Amino acid sequence: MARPRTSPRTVEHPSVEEVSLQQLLEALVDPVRRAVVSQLARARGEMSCGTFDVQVSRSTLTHHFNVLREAGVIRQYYVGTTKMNALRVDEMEERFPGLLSALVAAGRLEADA
Amino acid sequence: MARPRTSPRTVEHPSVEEVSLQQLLEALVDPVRRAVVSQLARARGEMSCGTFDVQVSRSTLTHHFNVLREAGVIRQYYVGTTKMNALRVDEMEERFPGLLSALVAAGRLEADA
DNA sequence: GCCATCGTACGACCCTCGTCGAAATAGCGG
DNA sequence: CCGCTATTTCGACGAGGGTCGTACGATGGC
Repeated sequence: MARPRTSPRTVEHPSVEEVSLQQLLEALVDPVRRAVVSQLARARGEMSCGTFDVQVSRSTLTHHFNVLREAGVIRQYYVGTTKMNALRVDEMEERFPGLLSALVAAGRLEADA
Repeated sequence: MARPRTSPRTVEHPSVEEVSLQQLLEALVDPVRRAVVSQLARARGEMSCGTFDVQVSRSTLTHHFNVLREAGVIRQYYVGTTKMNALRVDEMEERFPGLLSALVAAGRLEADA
């Protein structure tokens, strides 16, 4: 093979130390972005951008992914033309202990109710 | 007609069950409101409206208190002309376990850093 | 009664942010 | 080389919300 799938397109991620609580909350206050996080948490792995169940246009979704990435919530990387997304759960847990998990749990609580 | 008494000004509070996660996050995404919550948490009791250390006008502060109250975060009651504020910690803990405490802890983490 | 104090109501301003569509870019498969 | 698909960029628009000043209301002290 030796066909390097390595993407020329790279994505910039902040260190979790650089993200502020303000940034994190601004990212998670949007219902669409919380839906993304929720679906990622349920998937327990990565999902490509196109596989999310949200009611917004593609360009809007791109915007939401950018916000989540800049807030340190998700990690993204390209696989061919598709972009994969994964929660940075462990890192966020280290940065703001219990916060992301409590938020995901709260969202789940409401969804079940 | 039997008029309701005018002397004790009463304040309406939602039940924590009525509060949505969306409402809670919208309330806590504002830095001024988080400062209020933070100072209340540190005080471990009630504080009158005028004793908070925030950089906004009185009318703006009133608005922030309303948002926090409607989100179920604080309980308010009048004592003479002053209005007291207290965190509804136990109730919020029951509604969204771990969330408020993780947020307060996160804010403290950042403040110390 | 009168006034100082504390909080509220209202209206206005402004600016951020979520939203979209259309056009552009990047890799994949033939 | 040519589409095809997935995602991005850009500009524009509109709603919402944080802010303030000012006018008003309620309370307690004198």
